[in-house]
Amino acid sequence: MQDIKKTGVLKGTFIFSSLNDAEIDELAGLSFERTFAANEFIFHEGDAPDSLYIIAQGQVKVVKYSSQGKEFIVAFFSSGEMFGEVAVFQNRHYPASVQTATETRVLGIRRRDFLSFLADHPEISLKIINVLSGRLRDAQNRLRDLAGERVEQRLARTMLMLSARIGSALPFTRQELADMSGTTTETAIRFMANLKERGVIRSTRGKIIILDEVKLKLLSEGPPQV
Amino acid sequence: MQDIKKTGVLKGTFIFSSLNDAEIDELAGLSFERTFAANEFIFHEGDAPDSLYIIAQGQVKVVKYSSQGKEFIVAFFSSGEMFGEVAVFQNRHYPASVQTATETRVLGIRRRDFLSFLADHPEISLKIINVLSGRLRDAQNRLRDLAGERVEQRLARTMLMLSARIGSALPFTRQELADMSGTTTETAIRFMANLKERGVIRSTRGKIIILDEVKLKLLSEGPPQV
DNA sequence: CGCCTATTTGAAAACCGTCAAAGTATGTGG
DNA sequence: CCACATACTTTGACGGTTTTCAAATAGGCG
Repeated sequence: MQDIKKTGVLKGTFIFSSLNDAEIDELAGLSFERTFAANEFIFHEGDAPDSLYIIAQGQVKVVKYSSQGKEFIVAFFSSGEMFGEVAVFQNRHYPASVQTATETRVLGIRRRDFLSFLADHPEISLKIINVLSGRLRDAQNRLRDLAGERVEQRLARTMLMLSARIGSALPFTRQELADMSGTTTETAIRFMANLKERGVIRSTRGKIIILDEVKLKLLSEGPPQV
Repeated sequence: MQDIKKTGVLKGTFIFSSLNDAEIDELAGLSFERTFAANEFIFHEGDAPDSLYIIAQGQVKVVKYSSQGKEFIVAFFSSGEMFGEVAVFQNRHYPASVQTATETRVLGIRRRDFLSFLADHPEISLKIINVLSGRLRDAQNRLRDLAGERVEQRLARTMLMLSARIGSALPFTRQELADMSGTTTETAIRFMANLKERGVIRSTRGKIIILDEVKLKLLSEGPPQV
């Protein structure tokens, strides 16, 4: 019964969707299941690279902390997405911590098991290269934003990036948005209040709904060139 | 004669060093050679993903521009390193521009040629996954720094990262250092003047030499916790 | 020697973070 | 069902870090 569920989860991922039933079964056999409550840590930055994980249900945030303890959200992942893979492939400690946002069920696959599976299924490598390429592209865009854009543009871009992935209803608090954009809660609030006045967004506690994506896009481009 | 050189270049890369002579020859046959003067662009952000490149000789910088035209240096690469691969694997436009820093000779491999070579040599995929993982790790560290650290720490960390890769003599101007750290030339100069006074670095025009890496590391950790 | 680029310095101001305090949803336990 | 705790949101004032602008100096290459 559990195995049936596992195979369904694996089939639903971008990376493994191309495998046939026998291969999915094999992979499911290698995996183990774990469940976490909301706000639990699945692993911490610096831990040994034991396993990589695939989200069966729920959401997690990937976080790093500055030298002063300020949190920065590197990424948000939900069902069907993989995390912890960078550490596994390089056999080095995890580069970030992963914390659940809601109650979350994950499939874990141990490092050695996954690497040997990968050796037998080279087409999966190409999928992984694709996923990593996309993440690198995102990371470089965010680097450029953090280095060169003002807070307003960064916040607008963060919201646009999120809405492109999960739709116009963003289930995030202002603090989370700030932690993704490299600013503070207060600054995020001030900016959001501004957007609300102008009818660009609507919001309730812990949720932001984008009403006018066009205006938001204009804002993300910066002030009209002088 | 040219082909001999090509094979030597390919053998000298992390990614292809494990191939045997016949395989190297095959790959060399697929590649083409191009030479650029200093400060020429090899491709621009947004160009179609024609080829990926390997540096035979010279150095390049990977740059992106903010909405206000400010330059941000995503990475520096030198002999034996690969660039343009993200676009090739995803078959999407290049995510950044690449400009030579010195006179540079590169080997290019066309997208289709490389993908078919990769299909026949799955072990290379694992190497590429390793390279991409490392770059992702770096990018995430820099994101955390840009989001959470002060300019002084960012500059110190940039210098430490560079010195770990290329040694304690850094062939960069203050402007380049600023463009890697997400700050301005003037701010970088002020900080460097400070470091010079304290004997942490020595510098001539366009070059910085780290004298006291321990002090620099302390600085990169931020002010002593109060 | 002259030009171009890199480095330097100073002053003013903008942006944004910090601190403090209060109001407002949401859920929990009694 | 209400009271309370908790977390999220809001607002204001202040100040510091960093950018911006301007102008001058100095190093290296042709």
